[in-house]
Amino acid sequence: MSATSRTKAEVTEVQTGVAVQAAGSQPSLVEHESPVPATLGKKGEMTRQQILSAALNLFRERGFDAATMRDIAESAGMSLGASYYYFPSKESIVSAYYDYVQQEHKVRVEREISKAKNLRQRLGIAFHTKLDIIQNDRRLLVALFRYGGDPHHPLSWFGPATSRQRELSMAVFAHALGDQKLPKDVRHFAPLALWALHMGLILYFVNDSSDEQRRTRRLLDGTLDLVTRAFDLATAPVLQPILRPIRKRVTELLTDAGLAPNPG
Amino acid sequence: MSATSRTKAEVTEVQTGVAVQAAGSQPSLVEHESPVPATLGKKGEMTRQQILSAALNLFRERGFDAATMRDIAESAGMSLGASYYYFPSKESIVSAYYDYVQQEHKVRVEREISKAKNLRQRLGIAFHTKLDIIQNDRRLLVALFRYGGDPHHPLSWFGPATSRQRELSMAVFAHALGDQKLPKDVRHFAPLALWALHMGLILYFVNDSSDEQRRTRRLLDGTLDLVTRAFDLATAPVLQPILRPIRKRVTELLTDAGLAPNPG
DNA sequence: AGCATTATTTGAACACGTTCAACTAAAGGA
DNA sequence: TCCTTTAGTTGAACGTGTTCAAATAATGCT
Repeated sequence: MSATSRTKAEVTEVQTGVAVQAAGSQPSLVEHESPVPATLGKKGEMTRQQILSAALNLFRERGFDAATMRDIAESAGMSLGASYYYFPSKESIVSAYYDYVQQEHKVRVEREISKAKNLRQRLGIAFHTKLDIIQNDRRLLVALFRYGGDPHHPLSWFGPATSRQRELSMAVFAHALGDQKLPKDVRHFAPLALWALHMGLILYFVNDSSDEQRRTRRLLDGTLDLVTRAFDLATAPVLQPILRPIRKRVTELLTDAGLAPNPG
Repeated sequence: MSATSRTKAEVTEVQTGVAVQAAGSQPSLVEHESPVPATLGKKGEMTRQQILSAALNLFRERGFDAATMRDIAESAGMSLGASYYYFPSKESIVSAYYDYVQQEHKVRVEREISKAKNLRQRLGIAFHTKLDIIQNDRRLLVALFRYGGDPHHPLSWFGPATSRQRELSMAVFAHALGDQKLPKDVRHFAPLALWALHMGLILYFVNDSSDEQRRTRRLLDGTLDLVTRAFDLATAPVLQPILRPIRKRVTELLTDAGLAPNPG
């Protein structure tokens, strides 16, 4: 019990896909429940950026593991201990990078989405833009997947520290869905499903050594074709007698499993 | 570059779901490419078991991270360095445990499967048995998920060190499918799909804090109902005009992505 | 200006997983 | 029995992420 002394927020483990903090605790704006003062002065913010920038460069050069905190601190022009004043852990640097990715994703999709003429193209923009942003950063994304399966780790996929990111990401996909006519339950779960798909795709992406990860792009395009077709089938009247009870059962299952997105 | 100095087997990264070693290199029987002598004497094997047993107890008590190699060595009655004579790394202990899990899974499923009267029950046995085996070991399973996303780690989900386990597991699911009448392409991909499903389920299982993980069991049963129904639909003649082209496209996609299982 | 408080920085330390040269014990052959 | 080879063990060391009491710098108050 050395590394993880985070403040316990009493989170029921798998209760909700979008993890909930216990009643009474405010949803904090502070990143990663860090011991760092919530507000950093202008100078402090610059130092933070310096560390972030130095770290990302080193991560890209050598990979997440080979770039040590001592390297990062030196490259940012400070002592090892000082860097921990700005980031509570090495992974939290990657997490801060991923915050940027999310924001950039949102901005770019909102800017580009109007060019799309149909659902297929909107989904294409949503997914490809994400890959565009992280294209050169495969070597540091491994850190995001590392602790996903560990329910007691602050960066768990199910944990509260990542719920904000998850919700932001799902919002982008919901936006990409637009006003597409869809059954209510499908519409409700689609952002979560698309988010899960995009996580799987990033996992493939990280492992893809093909030239500029073209293989991932092909897989993505093919998958989106199928997804679009599936959305079409989901609304085809002929299939409703078959599909409706299935959808109902799926909804029940996911809800009981606590995987249903929060209302709103 | 301290911990991971493993012999590079020149593995093309995402080429094949079941990762292939480069031509010329023999598929080694030695576990985890360890520096340990391939054959351990009778006494050596006992020492190994002692370490494994001590480690598992500590993992279950305190969790994977909190149980240190020093604790394990001491609990097994030897010096720290000695334990590294039998296991090349801490994770490799968990990996050895997982080898046992696989074997036990195979044995139990082969023993129980004849009691099943239909596909649904066969799948139920295959999945529930797996959960039965790992029921008390959620705290150490996190180690299995930790390095899944890292293509350069020996325990990567896509790496060669885990391919044997993956194939064994898929074989169990293939066995559970039995002689069920299925379209050829469905039959080809079904074991992989079931394996992936079971991995996702274990991930949920590890995070499930409900009493005796009943929530996971419910989710599993509901999912298997749907899977069985899906298999039925896959063979329904009426739907073939719709489903066949979709299946064809999916097969192409997965094959191009290198995710198709090896023939055989 | 002087003081008190807060923000930042430092360097040493800790516990961890892992490595390794040196050591001891065992086995096998003459 | 003695020597050689192999099997097994040791304890110290390394580099890592992280912590922390103490030191310093900046800020704000009167």
